[in-house]
Amino acid sequence: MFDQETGTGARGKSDLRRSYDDRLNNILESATGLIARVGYAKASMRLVAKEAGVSLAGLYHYFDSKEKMLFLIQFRTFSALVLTVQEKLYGIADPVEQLHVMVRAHVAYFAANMAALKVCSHELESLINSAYEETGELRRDYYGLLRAIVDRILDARAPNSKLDRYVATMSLFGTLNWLYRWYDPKRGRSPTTVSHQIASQFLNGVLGVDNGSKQSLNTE
Amino acid sequence: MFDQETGTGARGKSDLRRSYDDRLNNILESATGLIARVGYAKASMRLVAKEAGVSLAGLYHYFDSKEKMLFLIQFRTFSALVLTVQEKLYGIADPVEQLHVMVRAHVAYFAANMAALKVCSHELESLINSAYEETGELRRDYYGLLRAIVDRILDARAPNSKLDRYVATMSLFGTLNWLYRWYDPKRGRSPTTVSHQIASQFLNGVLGVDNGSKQSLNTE
DNA sequence: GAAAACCGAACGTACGTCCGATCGACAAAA
DNA sequence: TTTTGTCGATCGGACGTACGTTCGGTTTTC
Repeated sequence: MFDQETGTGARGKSDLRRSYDDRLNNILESATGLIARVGYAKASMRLVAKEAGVSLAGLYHYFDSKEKMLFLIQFRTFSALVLTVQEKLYGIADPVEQLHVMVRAHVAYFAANMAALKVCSHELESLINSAYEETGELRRDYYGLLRAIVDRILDARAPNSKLDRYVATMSLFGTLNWLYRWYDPKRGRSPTTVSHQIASQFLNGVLGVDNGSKQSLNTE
Repeated sequence: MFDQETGTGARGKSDLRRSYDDRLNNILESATGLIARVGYAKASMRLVAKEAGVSLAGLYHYFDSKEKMLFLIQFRTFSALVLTVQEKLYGIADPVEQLHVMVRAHVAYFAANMAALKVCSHELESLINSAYEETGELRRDYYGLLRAIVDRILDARAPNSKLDRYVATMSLFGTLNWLYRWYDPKRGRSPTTVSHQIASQFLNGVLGVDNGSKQSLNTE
């Protein structure tokens, strides 16, 4: 079940493939925007069809159910996000810089794909059973990336900290996944500025925290 | 429009009123649990009726549409949250302690009302137009509470900070509103522990941050 | 001319809401 | 004390609509 093409595999006979893929991407993009705007449940296939300029029946040439459409959107978005972050992380050794890079990459990806990331953040539970678990793998990968960075930072700079690293990691995820509710890069704040502040706050937060090995509120 | 009783006004003729209110609370509680579990769109009135032990038509004796039902849930939950926080804040002068108190109150309220807060966090946009704006007033109140605390903290302890206070406040809201995705107080971590770490991280985050007036990463 | 892309129209279902009737408690009238 | 009347609470059943999906056929592409 749920073995429909996800678009991440390479494939030959490129000419026919090209136009099919282009059209699919096109439709998925329209659907993504619509779902981000009105929510998955209220984004009827009829509306998706209208938005994409296809007939209702024509949609089913590209995926065989509404849920698989959502799955495709989430799977592709999440795969691309994980990939982008991994690429940007490549070759960076300092864990503190890794954190900055990962947060910056996430915020930048959000700024460039607001609708898609909103759908990923907000419509997680609209996927049921097998589809939910399949994207869950990617989410765990993403969590693992951030958690590993947090571990390296704390091991290196606050090894005796009593800080709960799961809580710390999740608190940052909360900040990042909530972006879609308030942050609009078109309204003044640049992604770089915002990501820098988020990463800095987090770093000082976990390093300066009252964790048993020291105490630091050196303000005045 | 949307002037249906919200349950916050006092009222006489208590005996008849009592049983009506009790039943309403009962139904709303069932509905809240169901919506938290399956989402607003998939929580059909038929399911709500079954869950609450009422007939489908009987539901409409207590609210005149599905949306008003959701509005009641959100309005009551949010009102109670704002009230609780304001009460706990009363008489506390030190802004740093105010922050701890507010975060602790929020997490405690979440732990005691997980379904209701999930519905408030997740189904915000399921309310349209007038209803959305009416709860928006409460959300702005709540933002104002936290923002004022952040302002007092920064004015007192880092007045020259270049920190974007809106971003700082929203990053904390993100952490708090994302709780429903991962935090289960029944699984080990106490609300006190979690809220303490969240508040401490945030405090050290905004006070220790590289903001032009100082720099502090005093770890080894 | 085969295969892929696309479509109009329909099917069955599930939804939110409403109508008319019944039930039950309780107070005024007998 | 019984009867009657009122009104809130509750219900079965229906109405109209919108949904996801499918079928059979047409158009387009190479």
